Amino acid sequence: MTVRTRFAPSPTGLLHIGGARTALFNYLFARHHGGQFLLRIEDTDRARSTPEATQVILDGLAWLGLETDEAPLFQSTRQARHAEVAQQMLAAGRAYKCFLTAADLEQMRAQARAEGRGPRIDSPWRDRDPAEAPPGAPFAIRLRAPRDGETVVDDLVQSEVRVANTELDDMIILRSDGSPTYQHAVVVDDHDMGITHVIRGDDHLTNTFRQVQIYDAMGWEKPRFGHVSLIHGADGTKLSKRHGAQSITEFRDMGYLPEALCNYLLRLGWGHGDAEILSRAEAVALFDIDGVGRAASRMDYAKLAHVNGVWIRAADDDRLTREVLARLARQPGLALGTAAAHRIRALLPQLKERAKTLVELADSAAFLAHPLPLAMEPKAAALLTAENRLMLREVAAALAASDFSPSGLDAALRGYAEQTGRKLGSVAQPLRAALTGSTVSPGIDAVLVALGRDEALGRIAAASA
RNA sequence: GACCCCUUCGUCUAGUGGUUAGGACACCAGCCUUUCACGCUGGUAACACGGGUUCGAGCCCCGUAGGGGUCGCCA
Repeated sequence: MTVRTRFAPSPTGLLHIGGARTALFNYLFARHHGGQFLLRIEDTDRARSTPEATQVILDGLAWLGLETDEAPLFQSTRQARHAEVAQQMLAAGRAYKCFLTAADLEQMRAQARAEGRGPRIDSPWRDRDPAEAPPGAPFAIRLRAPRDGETVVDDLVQSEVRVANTELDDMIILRSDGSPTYQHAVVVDDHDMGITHVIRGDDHLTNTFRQVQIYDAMGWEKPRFGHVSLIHGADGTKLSKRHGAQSITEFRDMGYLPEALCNYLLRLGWGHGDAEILSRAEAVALFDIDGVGRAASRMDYAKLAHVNGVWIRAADDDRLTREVLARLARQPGLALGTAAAHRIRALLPQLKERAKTLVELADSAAFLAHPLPLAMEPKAAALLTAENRLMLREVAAALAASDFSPSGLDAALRGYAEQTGRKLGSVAQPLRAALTGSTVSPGIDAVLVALGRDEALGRIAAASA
């Protein structure tokens, strides 16, 4: 049996972090077992589904590198099939026409509430002859659910879960307008798509009981289910717009690398010994459903930042340079020519050691593209005292005499410090201020090399004038 | 409210009857050092609570508490 999994979001909102993890787990599970990963867009709610949300899902999955093995299936295209199956169940006596109106239902629920009962609906039409209904009256189709016994789900994550059938009422599978309900459409589509493993959020666990009843009514083989616990916000409460970054595209904008986000998400709810940093290939090799935990987990942005830093350091320098240039291009006041691009590329190996996000990386590289005169941070400006400006003119002379190689510059700097009886730091910090406008940067030798002789000496001259 | 699920350091987790309860992030201290990072070394810190079962329980059972989810002709 070939494993086939699917990710089935509804395009009524954004692709958030929980959905991304669900997609990742489905992808990894399928790949690990040599199977296929599919996408189904659950757009049956025409009123709330938007093409924009569909695009966000597609873009988000592509960015995360979760490619599917078949073209996405749009659930709205399958209405006829959903109705067909409902009719089959009707014909087989596993479902019945219910002529209760919305008003009837509301009244029944109100009464149940008043009597302190649950909102369970027991339709009288389960046992009534449809011929008794007014001719032409609209009806919904309800599942004729078993009244005795219990429904059991042997969940891959939560283990065996069972509920008494008396707790489950006869749910509607086809609305009076002929459209399928979610529970019904999901089952029909998963069956027709040949889905073998349904890995989804914990919020669907109790839905599964109802879905299992549909599989049984049709005599269909059931897929295995695996319900993954939800992700909560950093404060432990349910994820919501209040937690800031909701959409996966926002994480991209905040400067996270897709491989880092995947790595972080993988470790949120899944563990394998002491493994922490995992490439996609390693994740595919190691991931399995038995490593998924049962408890809900919280977003930890500090850890995400750390993981992102690890992946930035491991990332290709040319790729990072492109990312930095793209971000810098949106900032005003920069001289972003080929010279600046070359400087950034030259210093990138040092810069990426110090960044946890691409935003930080771009910020730390911006000074390389600043035109003269350099804007000075207050702390940097404070270092450029009259005395230090005098010193910088001497330092410039010493540097100019060097070959401008890292070792040559280092030797020139140390030599100057030694000759003048200064500590290296008292020379380097004012120099750093003159070169970068900041008190923080990569090693001063690397900065000098990246800037190049002319630009470096020009900056020192401008700052020490 | 009913039903279902969950509960190991602050956070993510390892642990499947006998462990000094391990790792990672964060935090603290130190080293490295030309700033900031990176890196390295060390440290603080957890089995929700109460009963069982057992020679022995983080691991098994039952309660309690807390958290979450579901109860639509939404998905």
